[in-house]
Amino acid sequence: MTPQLRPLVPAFYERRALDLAPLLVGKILVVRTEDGISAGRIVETEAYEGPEDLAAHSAGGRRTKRTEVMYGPAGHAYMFLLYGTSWAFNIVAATPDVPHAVLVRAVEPVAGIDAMVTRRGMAAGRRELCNGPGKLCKALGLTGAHYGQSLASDTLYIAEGPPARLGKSPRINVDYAGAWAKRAWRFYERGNRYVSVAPRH
DNA sequence: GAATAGATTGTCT
DNA sequence: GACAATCTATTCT
Repeated sequence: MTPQLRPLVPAFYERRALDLAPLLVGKILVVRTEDGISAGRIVETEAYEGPEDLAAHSAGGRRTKRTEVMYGPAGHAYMFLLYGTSWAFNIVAATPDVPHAVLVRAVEPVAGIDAMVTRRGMAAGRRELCNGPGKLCKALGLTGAHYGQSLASDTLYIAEGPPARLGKSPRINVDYAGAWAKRAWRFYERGNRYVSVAPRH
């Protein structure tokens, strides 16, 4: 199963987050760092659609230094720090001035696993290697330095991958968003053991 | 396996 | 000064 490691065209990302999120499940995320190339197959995503979506950082049209990249063109990386310790990786969707983004919550290790294991400081073969937003960033070497970086770059891109059988559920840890938290805007590959939170189908 | 609490820092009010 | 789209170790059943 050698996937075609060719970046998706920029136009691929120019759709609303709710449409883009399910399409990204099954794709291959490739990151090149000084340690070499690491790649993971995306198995879990969430859609965030500001300004209406109260769970999004761009809720209510909030536009700050942190959310600025979401108001730009699609196909760029939106990185943010969680709880002081974890970075999260998002893909900007839609068109300029429409602050949509897709959060990548989990990937399945595909290549460069040695480098991932080193960065994570744990034994290989553990499903905990990158089954969460912060974990996959650490495993792939993604940090705030990647903020705003284009996915049409040779150090960071997403390529076509084997299709996935999709499931969906409400998003994780956005209880503060009221009715928006109940929407099934989280997408994952059914049966994949690298999905962060086991779906209760 | 499930539940709980502490960690730790950039960004915003 | 408070908070956050989380992670980890610890403490239970």
